[in-house]
Amino acid sequence: MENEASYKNRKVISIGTVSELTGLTERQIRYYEERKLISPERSDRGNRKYSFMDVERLIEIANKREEGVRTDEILQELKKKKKKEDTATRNKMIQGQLNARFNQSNRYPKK
Amino acid sequence: MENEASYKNRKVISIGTVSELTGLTERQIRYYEERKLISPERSDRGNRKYSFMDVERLIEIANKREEGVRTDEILQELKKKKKKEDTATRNKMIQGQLNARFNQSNRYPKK
DNA sequence: CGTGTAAGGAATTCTGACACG
DNA sequence: CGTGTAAGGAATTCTGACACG
Repeated sequence: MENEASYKNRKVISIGTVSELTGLTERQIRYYEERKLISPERSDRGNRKYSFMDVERLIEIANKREEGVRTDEILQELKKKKKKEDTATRNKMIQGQLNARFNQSNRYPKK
Repeated sequence: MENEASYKNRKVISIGTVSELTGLTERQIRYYEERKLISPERSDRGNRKYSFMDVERLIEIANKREEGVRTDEILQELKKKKKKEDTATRNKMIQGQLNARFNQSNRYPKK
């Protein structure tokens, strides 16, 4: 359960492959980075490395662009989505703490 | 359930990155291919592309090699493992067919 | 604003081969 | 057998810039 996600987020794909996967030109991919829509990592010598997540996000971006949505609008949408996810994550953590507390108070059950 | 596995098996990582990920030299990685221990795909211009699966297999191979296991022995072990997996897959498919038959004979339940 | 392109350089990858053992 | 290395070439990636609109 921890491992599958790491495949998705590991930044290991170079820009040429991302271009093939998304149908976007390298120019476009670099431009979307400039506009903060994606954040690849860099290899030792400075080559961009992308994750499968990035690839999926780029496909979403490509769809929006085809609909004529501007990059700054797409950025806002992505931020909103991220906010929701963060909230969901926070709620899960709080729930986790509650569960921990509950388990603690039941640490020595009467059986 | 179908999607997570595809990340693991998608051949998208170039040899330089695989080298970083596994600690093996490119020479070693190419040699193991020559010995049929791995089967990368090729991009349009002939560059090798590996999956996360390949990376994990290479790490296994590296461990075996450190123990002094020869590549042909490693190949045999990998074949055995594959045979087991194939058997498991076949059994699952048979089970699937049985279930299908069962559902068919119950297609019009009396309710 | 979003994308194309030519420019020059540096790093990547490929193959076949010789080397050692 | 398994791995290193030098060799030469072709493809990749990078950045900064000019172009169009």
